[in-house]
Amino acid sequence: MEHAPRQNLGISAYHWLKRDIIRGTFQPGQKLLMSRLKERYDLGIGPLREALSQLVAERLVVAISQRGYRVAPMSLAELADLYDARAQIEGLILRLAIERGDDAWEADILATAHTLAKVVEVNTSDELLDVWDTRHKAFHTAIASGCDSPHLLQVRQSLFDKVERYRHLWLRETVLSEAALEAKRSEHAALVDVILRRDAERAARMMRDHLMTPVPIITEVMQRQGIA
Amino acid sequence: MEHAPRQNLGISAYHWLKRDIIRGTFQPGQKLLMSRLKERYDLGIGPLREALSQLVAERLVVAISQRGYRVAPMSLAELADLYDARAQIEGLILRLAIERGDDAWEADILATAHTLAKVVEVNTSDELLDVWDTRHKAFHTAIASGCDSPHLLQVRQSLFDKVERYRHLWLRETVLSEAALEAKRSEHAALVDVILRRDAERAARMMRDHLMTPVPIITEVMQRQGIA
DNA sequence: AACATCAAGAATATCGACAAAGGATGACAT
DNA sequence: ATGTCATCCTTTGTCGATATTCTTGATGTT
Repeated sequence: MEHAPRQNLGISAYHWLKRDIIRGTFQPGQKLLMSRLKERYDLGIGPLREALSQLVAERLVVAISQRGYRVAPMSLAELADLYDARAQIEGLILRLAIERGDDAWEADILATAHTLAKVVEVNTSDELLDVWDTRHKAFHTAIASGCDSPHLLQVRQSLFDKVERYRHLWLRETVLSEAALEAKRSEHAALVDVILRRDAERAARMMRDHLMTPVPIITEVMQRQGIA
Repeated sequence: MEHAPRQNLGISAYHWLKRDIIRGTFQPGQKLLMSRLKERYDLGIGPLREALSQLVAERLVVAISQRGYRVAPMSLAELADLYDARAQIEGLILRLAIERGDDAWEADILATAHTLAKVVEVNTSDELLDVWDTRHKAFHTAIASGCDSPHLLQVRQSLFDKVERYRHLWLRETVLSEAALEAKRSEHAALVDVILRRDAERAARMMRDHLMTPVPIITEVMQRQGIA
């Protein structure tokens, strides 16, 4: 049997830390004690520093010389700018995708849209959220991939990583009602329709609006939790 | 007197390494021997790994597990995609800047455009290139900053960092003739003109074209040097 | 004779532990 | 109550052991 390509501990530590920061296990602004991390992940200091350095480059962690590492703070200002930037980038990518996408691209959009729309058999709420979120991501990724530019997709991904902390806040606080789900469903259907009609300008505007809808809700959640 | 905030060795190593990679001191694809780096920068392994991790996150260095680090390879495919992505992003940012920029923004554009246009008193060729390049960057940064979005500007910066290796190739190979300089000057003047007239669509198109002009030249240089 | 395969040795990356330097917190004195 | 000092904790840099990988040379096969 072929061994998994045994990635080194630094990479693993990076993924675990990133996951825990995004899921809110470590609070924004919290100090990341080496001793705590060491016992939590059962690792040496070397791999941890390596992982933290990468997260600093991604702006998920901030480093202060001689004073260690802290989780990057969250703020309403960052929320607003981040979502705005992401909406603009997604709009740009969509415009290019409509310009450049081929038949396989269209087929992929229809396929992922279909599986996303089929999320109705609600079991537990948690499981619903997980499934819905996964398929939602796949749907949007399918749309974006039509732009056919690795670097633009990479930019998109990096913004998405930064957004995920805020999105997570939203997903955890929001119970997706049947009504809300239906509203999203129709938004997505309209989006698919406009995209397949290759109406770039209108599609980009719809995408931007679609992506900005969570902002007021997240703002409210943050103010309630005093993260302001 | 205030002390310089004595940054740790990892940060310093990061800057030195980045500079040497961008300037081509380390060839694309070249293996980065720890022993070589150790003696070159007179540092231990810890800080070096820290710096390399950050460069991996920026995609300027690639890490292969258990097989060390290599300088990220350069290719014609990456050149094309990178410049395309950058041109699209700059176009987007410019459109937003025209929408959102205020009087101070306009003033800053005029100021930096003026200092850039004044680069005529040619001394040594190297010095000319340095001065021109610095002012050129300042000019474009002034334009972009009008979008008023830290995250978009950060995306722009990260793409620029990746582009710099290719740009450096261009700047080193190209002797800026008086004719070429004059051509650039008129392009910039036209750009400023359209921006101040707030013609977003036309300005974005001009900016994209302006940024794509070096691509054929760089392509030729790379083919000649066999980096293809 | 040339090429592929394999094995042994050397080099290198990777990890954990140890020592030094710099801040932060708390107590004590004024 | 405030300023100063001492102690503790944390970060930071280097060193040494271990496991993995690359290279080189020899052997067998075509």
